[in-house]
Amino acid sequence: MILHIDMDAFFASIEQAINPRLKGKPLIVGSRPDKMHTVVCAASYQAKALGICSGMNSREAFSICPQLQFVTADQSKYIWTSEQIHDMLKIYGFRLNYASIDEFRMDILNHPQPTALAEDIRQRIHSRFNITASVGIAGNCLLAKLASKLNKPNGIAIMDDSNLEPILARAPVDKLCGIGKSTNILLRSLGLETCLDLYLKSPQFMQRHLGKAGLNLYAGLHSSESFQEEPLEDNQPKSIGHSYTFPRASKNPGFIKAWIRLLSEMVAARLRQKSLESSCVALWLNSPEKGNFSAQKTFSRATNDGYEIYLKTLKIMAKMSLQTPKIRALGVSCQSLSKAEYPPLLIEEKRREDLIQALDRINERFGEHTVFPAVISLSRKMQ
DNA sequence: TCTGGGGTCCTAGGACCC
DNA sequence: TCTGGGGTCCTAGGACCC
Repeated sequence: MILHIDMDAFFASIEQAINPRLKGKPLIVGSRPDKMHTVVCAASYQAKALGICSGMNSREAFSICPQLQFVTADQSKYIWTSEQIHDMLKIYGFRLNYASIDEFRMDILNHPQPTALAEDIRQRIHSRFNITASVGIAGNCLLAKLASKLNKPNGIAIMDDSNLEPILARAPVDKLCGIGKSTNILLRSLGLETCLDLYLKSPQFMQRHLGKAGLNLYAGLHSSESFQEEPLEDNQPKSIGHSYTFPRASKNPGFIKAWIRLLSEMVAARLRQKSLESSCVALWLNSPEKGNFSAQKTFSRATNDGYEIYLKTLKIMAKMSLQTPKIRALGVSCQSLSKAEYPPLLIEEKRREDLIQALDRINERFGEHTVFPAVISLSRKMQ
């Protein structure tokens, strides 16, 4: 038996729990501080009742409800809460995993009273953090996750042999985790509309039409296997990146380069925070004419120096041979991450490292961007 | 449809090695 | 350039998730 625990409107609920003034009001959490040029990261249930949902752009949300409360997302707050919840759930002594920042799964083996256990968990989360959670209970992870959505918010749903097929028959295929827009279109073209339609198909059918993803879905629906527990500390990211969308497309090379430098420095600072370095740098661009395109390059030497990462992205950009250098959005991402453990060999490298460490300490103590490469200031002035 | 920003995993072709 | 076969790594793009 797997319990899937999913926080209700997580970011918005945390903001309401912290600030009583926001309690009971329609509220959205936006990814950027500019409240008219961002999208909804999370909407409180009072906002959802008006038809506002995450993913919607904020301008539209405000046109539905001009009195909407707005808060800028603060990831560190949500990560902290998430870790606290994780620690609290560990006390139950079952195998436990992070599914995402606001979802956890727990293997409760053959616990005699899963519903009572789920209720106890929900109450503890509520009394400690003043936010609500929904819990799904089923024979495997995929079904438990589906179940957690059935009685949202603030509810419990259990799926077992007695009700599995009727529940699946009522759930559209795209409710299933792993089925997005494209797969949904494909499945519907094959005449499959409900999760039950999919559930009754053979593994051969799934592989033929969906490849490996199909086999994974089949296994997810039918297996009763548990999951591997991954301790929080082992949770090393596979990539670290930052991106930015301009208010309008720009073809000013100085401006674009300044932004690439800024994003490179931001990525590098996060690598250093985690004592990581990267040997593969990727640059992603969006232009109105060409849409999304990206390129990446692997380098023999790993680094977490923002300037080096910046120079690498410039090399990548030079190779892209941009016909239309009008850029709407761009992103820098580092992959092939490894622990930074070798001290520099050369004196110049040692001095460079000392400099970077000194800058990191200043920015840590006096706030982000207290000192930064001068060229970055161009990213604010020019368009 | 895009709107923003943070990620993961998969695929298919190419380069390269023995 | 193709001849044969096996394997790894790299790369660009797509799908999906929160």
